[in-house]
Amino acid sequence: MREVRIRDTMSGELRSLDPGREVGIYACGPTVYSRVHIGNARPFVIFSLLARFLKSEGYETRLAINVTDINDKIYAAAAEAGVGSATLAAEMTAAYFEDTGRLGLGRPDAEPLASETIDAIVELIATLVEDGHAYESGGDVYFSVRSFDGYGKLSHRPTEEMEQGEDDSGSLKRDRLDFALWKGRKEGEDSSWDSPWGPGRPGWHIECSAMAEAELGELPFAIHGGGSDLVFPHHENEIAQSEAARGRPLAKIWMHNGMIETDAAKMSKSEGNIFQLSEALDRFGPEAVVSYLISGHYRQPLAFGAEQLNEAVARVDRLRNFLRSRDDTGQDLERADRSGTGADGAGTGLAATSVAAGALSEFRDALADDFNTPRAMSIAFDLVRRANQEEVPGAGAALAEMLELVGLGSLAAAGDDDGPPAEALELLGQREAARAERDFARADRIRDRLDELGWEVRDSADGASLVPRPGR
RNA sequence: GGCGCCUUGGCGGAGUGGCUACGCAGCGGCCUGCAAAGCCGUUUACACCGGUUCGACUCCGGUAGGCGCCUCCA
Repeated sequence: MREVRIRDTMSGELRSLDPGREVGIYACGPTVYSRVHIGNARPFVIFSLLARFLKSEGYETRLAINVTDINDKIYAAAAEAGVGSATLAAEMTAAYFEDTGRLGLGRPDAEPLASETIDAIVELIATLVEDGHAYESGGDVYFSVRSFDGYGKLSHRPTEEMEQGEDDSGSLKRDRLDFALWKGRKEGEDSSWDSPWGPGRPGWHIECSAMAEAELGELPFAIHGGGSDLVFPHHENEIAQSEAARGRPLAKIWMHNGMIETDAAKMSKSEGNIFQLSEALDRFGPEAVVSYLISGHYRQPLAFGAEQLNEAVARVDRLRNFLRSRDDTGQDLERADRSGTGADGAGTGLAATSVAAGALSEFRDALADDFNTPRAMSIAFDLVRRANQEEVPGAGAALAEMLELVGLGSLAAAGDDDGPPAEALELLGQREAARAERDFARADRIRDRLDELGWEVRDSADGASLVPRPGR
């Protein structure tokens, strides 16, 4: 088990995970008022892979990524579309599950919905009201920001400078800093839940506080994450609510991913410069999308464009080509190492063994160091180049294990898909015959025919073979 | 205006006080019947100006430019 360190937004420092305790991770998922875009996929991928890595290191890990399915935007979008808000939310939630599912990373351990956490939300608000941290006003309930000393400690901004603009009905608030915990039902809203303050619905921030403790248990849990655009006010407000109510910190580490940018501007629905996840998956495939999303450090902004996705496709092809050339990808590394030992005389095996194992170890070290996926991938590519230069026992097994850790394990499983059909194999045999007769014109015609069928011919010292043509 | 972050070779993108990141693209070569795959080489990368240092792309200060949040946003 490695020591895993993560940069904490609140302190700005690297913080180590406690190996003795369960690592609870809560990451803010999307508000489901439209189909998710590439930017929404980034935290899903980062936190899914982080949880996967931690589990592989032996940390007992539980990842919760919520769905916010009650929100002003949902009411607005539903009204515009002429459908019920619950219907729209359910549709978009299903689409979110489908789109992120296609990434091939599995599901988080928990994916709570705000609409299914109402009881816990009401209980949490009631506690805040009882303790004097919140007050009812005209059917709404507001959090009293000045009742909480630590306000602003996450986003590092002085309270005097801020304003909560989310609710512009202003008059109901005692202080402009206050924000809504509960919103009384308003004209035109087609859903509401009962509460001690009358029918209404949760405000934007409270659902995360409630879902996080419901899923991860006693506070503080290890990591709270999400996009950097949530630092203020969303996460600041979560901290205020949870810590005021429970008297304990909400999370030990605050971990934020940078924004995806197009033309150096953040991709966002309001900017209109979005690229939907489903379209990216359609055009470039899940491996390329994942490869793209881990190509930069999670904390930094990441440039987006067709060129970047095409590069990701090329990277993935390189890895796949390499794995196809290996016959040890299905083995575990130790066995692959042993089989390499003594392949050509004693002595050389041991040193060679340490190359693959060493690379895997360095790969894991990079992930343990603030989840540095680009550095990890550079180690993977180093191994690929080296093993293409010379015999490196266990390289295929080591690379397969690396890729599995970052959600690209399917590249090593390529052998599982259907091989070339009989027709293609027949053509390949004909081409070999033509080449033997040095009738290269005919051989090339057959190669073109195979290309049309979607198969690429690769000649090697061991004879010709077929691989699926890229982009097929 | 406030808070925070950033500026690396054609592009994307890591990192370090002194040693080739890595990937993609281009060019040249090797291999190949020709390709593909792969390998090698390649255009002296670190915004600018000062400072600290034996030595800075890496630390400090300033200048210029950019981004994020401060309103819904992953």
